Amino acid sequence: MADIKTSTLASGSDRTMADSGENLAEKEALIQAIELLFFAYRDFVSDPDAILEADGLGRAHHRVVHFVGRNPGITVAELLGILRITKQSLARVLRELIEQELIEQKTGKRDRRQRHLHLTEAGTSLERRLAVPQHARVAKAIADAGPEAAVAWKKILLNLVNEDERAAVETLITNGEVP
Amino acid sequence: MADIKTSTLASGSDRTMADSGENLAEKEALIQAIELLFFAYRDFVSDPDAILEADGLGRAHHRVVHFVGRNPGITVAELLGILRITKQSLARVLRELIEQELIEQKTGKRDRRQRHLHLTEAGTSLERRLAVPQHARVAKAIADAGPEAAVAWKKILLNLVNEDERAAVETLITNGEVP
DNA sequence: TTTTTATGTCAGCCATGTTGACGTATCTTG
DNA sequence: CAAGATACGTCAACATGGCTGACATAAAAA
Repeated sequence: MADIKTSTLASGSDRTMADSGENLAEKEALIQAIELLFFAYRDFVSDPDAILEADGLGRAHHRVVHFVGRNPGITVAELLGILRITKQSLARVLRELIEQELIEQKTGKRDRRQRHLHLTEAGTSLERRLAVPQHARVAKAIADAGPEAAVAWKKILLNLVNEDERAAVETLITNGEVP
Repeated sequence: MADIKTSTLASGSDRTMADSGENLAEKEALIQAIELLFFAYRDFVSDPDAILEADGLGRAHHRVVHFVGRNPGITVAELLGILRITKQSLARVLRELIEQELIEQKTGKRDRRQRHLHLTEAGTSLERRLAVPQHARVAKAIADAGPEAAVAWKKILLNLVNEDERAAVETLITNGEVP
């Protein structure tokens, strides 16, 4: 009899009760995963944040410098698509970066309305300085978790992205064209 | 001669040159992981954000409601330790939540200076509404990546946390006392 | 009794997001 | 070619959620 009860609980069939023990444990694990994501993300951005503060810049500038560095010649519209902020928000950040000669704009040859963005030398150097500690943190986190872990980790991260945007994110990060 | 050069590059030994092919591939993988974390986190918070907006609340309120719900009776000082914001920032958010009767304070019995925070019924209901889509997203992301993936995922996330705080984070998320 | 601690509060500043309106150059299309 | 659509920029006003500094109160601890 005890066997029947146990196997019923474990099998997951015939679940009319509010919560089985299994469900509770799953939910608990889920909450832990969510809280971990919160704490991990916080520390993940903390290294660049500290560097940026010394330069009088913010997280927003980091994001722009990162994606421009990674996609040289990206247009303003494409960058807006990645960052998902309004052009007015981007304009402010971009203006500061251009004033400080960290980013430069080149008028498009095929379409002269477009502005293609590039890092200057100083911009490249800033990008590197921001990347170093962040890369170190992530590389160590992955390495310490074992080599197979990286694959699973990426799979879950991609699954967290809205389903209809996963393909675009994938081509973007693999450095295909900006979708 | 060509062989010597190639094997030197591939073996990773004697690395006086700037970058080997292996290093480049690793770095590329690292950047992808970092960008994925950015996109994943953005969508991860988007569901609650949409709900909160309708209630005239923000992300900051969500965090408070979450951690109070998860740690009933938590004190203000403990909550500050988790959120890592100033008491003035927390006070503003907390005041609104108390005014809207989503959170209530109870004076400590052992130490009457302390305020122990609890969700009201309305607060609990809000917490659930915010949690539902977020739980669904994460649960599906993990499930679709295979059952072993969850372990790797948590391991890496914990490794991303500052080393000297990992123990505290672990006891916190496993619902031991608030460290 | 004095000092420290837990909490609250006022006032002002900053970074980064938002909406709405408008302007200009350039490409595209009827 | 003229008209409309597109890419980008800009001004103004506002919201959110951080921050610092200063000060207040009640209660615990020394």
